[in-house]
Amino acid sequence: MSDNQQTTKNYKDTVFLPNTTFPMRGGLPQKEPEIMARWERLDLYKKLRKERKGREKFILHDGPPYANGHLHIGHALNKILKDVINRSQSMMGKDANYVPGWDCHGLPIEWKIEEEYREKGRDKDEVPIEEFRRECRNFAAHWMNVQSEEFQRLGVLGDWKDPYYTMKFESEAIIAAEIGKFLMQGSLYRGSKPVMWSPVEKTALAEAEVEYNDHTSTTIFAKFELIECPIEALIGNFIVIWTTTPWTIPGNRALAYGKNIDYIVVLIKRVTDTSLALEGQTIIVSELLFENICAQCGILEYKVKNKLKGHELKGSIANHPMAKAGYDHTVPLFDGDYVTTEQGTGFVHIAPGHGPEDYDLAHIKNGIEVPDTVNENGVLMEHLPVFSGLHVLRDNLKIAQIMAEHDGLIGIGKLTHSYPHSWRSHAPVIYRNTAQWFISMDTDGLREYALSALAQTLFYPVAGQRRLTSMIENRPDWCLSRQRAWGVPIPVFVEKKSGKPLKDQKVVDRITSIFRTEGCDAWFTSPPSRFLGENYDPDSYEKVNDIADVWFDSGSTHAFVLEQREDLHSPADLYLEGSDQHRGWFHSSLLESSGTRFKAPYKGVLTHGFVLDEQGRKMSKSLGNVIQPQKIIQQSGADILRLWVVSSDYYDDLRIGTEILKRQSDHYRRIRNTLRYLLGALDGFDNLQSVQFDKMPELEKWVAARLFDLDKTIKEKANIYDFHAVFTELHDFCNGDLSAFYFDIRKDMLYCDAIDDESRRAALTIMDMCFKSLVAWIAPILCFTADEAWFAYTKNDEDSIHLCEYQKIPLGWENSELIKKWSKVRSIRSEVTTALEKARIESKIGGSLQASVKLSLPEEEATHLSGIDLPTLFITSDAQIVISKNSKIKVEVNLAVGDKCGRCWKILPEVITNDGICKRCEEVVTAMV
RNA sequence: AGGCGCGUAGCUCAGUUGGUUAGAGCGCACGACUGAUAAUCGUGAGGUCGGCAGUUCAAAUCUGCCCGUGCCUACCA
Repeated sequence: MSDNQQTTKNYKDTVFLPNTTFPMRGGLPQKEPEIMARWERLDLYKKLRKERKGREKFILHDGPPYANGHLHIGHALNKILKDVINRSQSMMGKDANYVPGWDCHGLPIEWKIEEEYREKGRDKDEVPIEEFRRECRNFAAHWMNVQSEEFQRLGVLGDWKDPYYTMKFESEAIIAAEIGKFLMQGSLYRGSKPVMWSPVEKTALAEAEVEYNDHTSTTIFAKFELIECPIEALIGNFIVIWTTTPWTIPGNRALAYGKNIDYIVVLIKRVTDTSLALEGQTIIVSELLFENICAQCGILEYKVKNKLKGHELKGSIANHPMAKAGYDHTVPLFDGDYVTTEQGTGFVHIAPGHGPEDYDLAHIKNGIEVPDTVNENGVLMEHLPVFSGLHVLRDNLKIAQIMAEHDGLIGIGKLTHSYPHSWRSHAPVIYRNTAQWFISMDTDGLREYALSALAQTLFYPVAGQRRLTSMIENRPDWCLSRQRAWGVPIPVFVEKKSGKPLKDQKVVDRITSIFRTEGCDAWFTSPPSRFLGENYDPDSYEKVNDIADVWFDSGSTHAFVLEQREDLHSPADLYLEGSDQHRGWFHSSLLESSGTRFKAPYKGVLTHGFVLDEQGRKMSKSLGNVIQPQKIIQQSGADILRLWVVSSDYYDDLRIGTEILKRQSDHYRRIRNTLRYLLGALDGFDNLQSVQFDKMPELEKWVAARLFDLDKTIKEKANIYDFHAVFTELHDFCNGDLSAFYFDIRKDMLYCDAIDDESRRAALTIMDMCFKSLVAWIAPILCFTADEAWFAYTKNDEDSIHLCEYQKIPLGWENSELIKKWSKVRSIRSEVTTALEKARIESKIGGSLQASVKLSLPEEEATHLSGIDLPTLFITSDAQIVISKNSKIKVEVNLAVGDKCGRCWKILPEVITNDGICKRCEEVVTAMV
């Protein structure tokens, strides 16, 4: 026994074991920054540009993230996916130039600055606009830098030294010029629209600046006398509405009914002493709500005269409740599909200036003019009869009483309900009709252009096309203006006399060129005469002080990035963002480009889902399930995060959590160890001669055929951005084909055959190709690890795998017959391993080399094994075949006969008479001395 | 509430035009090896394919309803 051990030890030095500097464990959190530093030193991005110069370009245009905070996991997903795509396109030989960008203007940054002011006790309105804008600019610049670092730490390769951003002077100039195009072609127009308005701050508010608190409103039941109706008997009866905002009555221009709602026509017979309802009058209200109305309006006795469905009122016209007091316009009735019978009367009064739905139904759908009734202080305007000077928040009871005096009501009440308030002052807000600038969807055919552009765009996944299309089909005109400070101004002058915007390309050009050198601050700091030039009198023109919707900024990136940079082109090959951007960037970019260039700025659109936690819940601070990418990078490394991206179905929502990340680390180790084994085996291969393909053993040819197929599949999948499939293929190849099969079988040959034996060299030749192929295939995904492995292989500090392309696999390696054959071989092999396991459980054998197998199998199965060395295939010491008539394969396992070779550990009869070593090993060892 | 999606083993995913006992990898359990060793190899156990109903000789796959969930709108007189 001790003899044997000593012998074994002696032979160990004669075995060619794998040897490599590439460690088993990645230590990614430490290693990755080192690799980044090398990329930096090599100037990898520039070097790659030089390397790919003149090649076909692939342009994935970066959707700009908003520069106001650290990255979250969604950013990481987005940028990693972009990087994987860019790197894979580069590996396929294209010049995939990636220019990252940032969105800098807009409300959230304004808020932050305002917040800082509040902390210092300063009033925003007293700060000069240029100072305020300067602080916004500094804020955005700060976060751009932070995010840039964080993105680069993810391994994202791009032009980080010269990115684009919307607040760059040149960008601002071109954004203004783009607005100028809409102005010149006539689709930019001034209209009006109800927006959230705070009478206290005298300013428009964004949706996010509004909070909902309880508020007690005076409610009224107002009556509208029918003067025209398809059911003639109803003329002279009263439609009753209920509202919580009596101040909107002067702005009433229509009524809405629900076409399927059941209404009743009721004669009022007796009422309470205090009731405002009049005995003998006939009202029309919802049948369902009538009881409630009686209670609130003091109706004691009544008679139902008739019943009808809402649609029977189609085409009716009523008088305003204050018709006799000067409100003598007619009030048409429309079908409002949003009318419900949850509360009120089943009729809704429509004031197009004071609610989005009202605006939509009356103005958009039915062309009713929107009246101006409320000024910026929340006071009803001078031109209004009776109500002029009353305040919309304070005087509602007074308004109700006046209406009651004019016999316009049947009841007054009170209601406490959730109501929007200003985030800043906590005062109630109202919807107020405000002048706004719009881009028309239809006057210049914008909708048509956009829709036909969409039809020609490739979507990944295809569902995105329908989603965007239906949005474009249904959307109203683009409201371009914001009553804000931090953004690109709408660079328009309005002629005071005519109220029309000034359309002069020379003025637009002047504005653009000033913005280009000074930024668009100039709009706010320079006298109008500078822009107007000599042909226009500044006193006759009003300068528009609104800024543009920031979606217009980012929607114009194709104009100031893709078209401007020599190293890019438009349209981009791909836009890639989260699925929320159907409403956002995909949408605004499409409209901007369709309006000015009559085509989409992209050939393809890829959307990914949102990142959820391990249970599929959305991440939120309150749930405490937010996972920060920085933390994952610290603990596991960016390559693990990158692996997570490609092992998920990113078209759908993705989940992340501890178990999921643990699985990624498992997958990572498997791929890393495969590379490590290849590197170890290839140690010293550069001193050996490689072997011609046709001289290789069949098993090596099979590996070659697998490489060929894999190469084809990976390129196909990469071209349709299906990296989940790429990853699966790669993992299965490393796992199933190499580690569990090919490597396992070839260990004996690699370790024990003569170092320069032809078969051994053939194996190494193919393993060399495996390594070079694999490392390139994984490079777009595991960008750090691939480069680390590449360095361990080349020992060249000046090189990077990211400068390479995918290995060219010789056409002659394709062999589908061989693939088919070896799939059969492997299923027979699996029968053997199962039988070996059974013998192991019975303690017949331990390692498979202790076994000798005899398999009986039908002739046609046996033919698959012809020419294959069976003990090698099964990793046993002996194996024989017996042809049987039974269609089932039978495997008999016995102990191999002979002694164990001290070097190769096979059990062979020859070892007994050969001094503890087999003949092959003896020859090899002898030759070594 | 509406529009667009999603729901297959503990986890990540395959499942072509409906067609045998629903697949893979990981994890897990058990075992082997100790010459890929904080590795490697083998074997095995895991699923009423979200639920219910229907169409059909046959449904994870088609239809309807419901439940859960995500994105985008709308949350109102």
